[in-house]
Amino acid sequence: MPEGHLIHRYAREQDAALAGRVPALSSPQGRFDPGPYAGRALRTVEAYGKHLLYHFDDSPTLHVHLGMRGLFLRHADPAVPPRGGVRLRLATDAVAYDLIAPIRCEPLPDDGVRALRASLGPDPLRADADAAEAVRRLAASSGAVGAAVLDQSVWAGIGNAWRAELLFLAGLDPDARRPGPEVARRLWDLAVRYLALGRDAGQVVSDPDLPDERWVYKRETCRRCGAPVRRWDLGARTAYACPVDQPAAN
DNA sequence: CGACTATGGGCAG
DNA sequence: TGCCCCTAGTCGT
Repeated sequence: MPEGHLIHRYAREQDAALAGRVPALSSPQGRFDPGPYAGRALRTVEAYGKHLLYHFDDSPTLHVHLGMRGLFLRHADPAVPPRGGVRLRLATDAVAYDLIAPIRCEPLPDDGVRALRASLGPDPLRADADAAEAVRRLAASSGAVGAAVLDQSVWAGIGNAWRAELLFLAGLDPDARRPGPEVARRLWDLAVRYLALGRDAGQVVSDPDLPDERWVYKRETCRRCGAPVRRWDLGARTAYACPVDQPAAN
């Protein structure tokens, strides 16, 4: 499920497989017009937060956002016919990627790309992420820290599962407000470290020793102390937190 | 096999 | 606020 770590994983894999080539684009579903990309070389596949940007020579950037349900299927045999409903197939003679149920799949002119970048906060998985700016933005947020980290204009790429697990690792109550620079920096460093683990593993990893386990996300009890996990609505998503390990600041 | 849920997010209304 | 996106894993019947 597509939070930032999986978007970066897709970008890395597809960049390795497709960049520098002339992939064939098609839309079996018919809801995407591949015409502008016919015969165009793909320069790079870039991830920014939860967004994917496919940069082509002499064509608008292709913007993909998976939303909650979108996914890619990879076919080692590009001759395999796509299932119904494939919005976009990117294929070479060696591999095909089928995009299903994205919330966005569209050409994006340069000014749209600039606007998109400007709308996003630092992405902990990008090499060009500015940690000081990330700290500033989080510390400047006025609401609950648990809402701020889901705000893509504060930090880009964090979703609900990462929110739950990162705030647990930081010992931070999601309802806490106005985190200071030290707290914000600690949380950022956790995000940088753990999202990279998640990208490499292909799943949320919040305990490297037990990568399939979670501390509080979707759990009934805290995996560390056994206390009942508190769950409530925060930032239009269900928040999960341990009342013991993430005590309320007041 | 149907119901339910969910790791996003934009837009209509 | 509700709805959509040709989803998928899980659970109950």
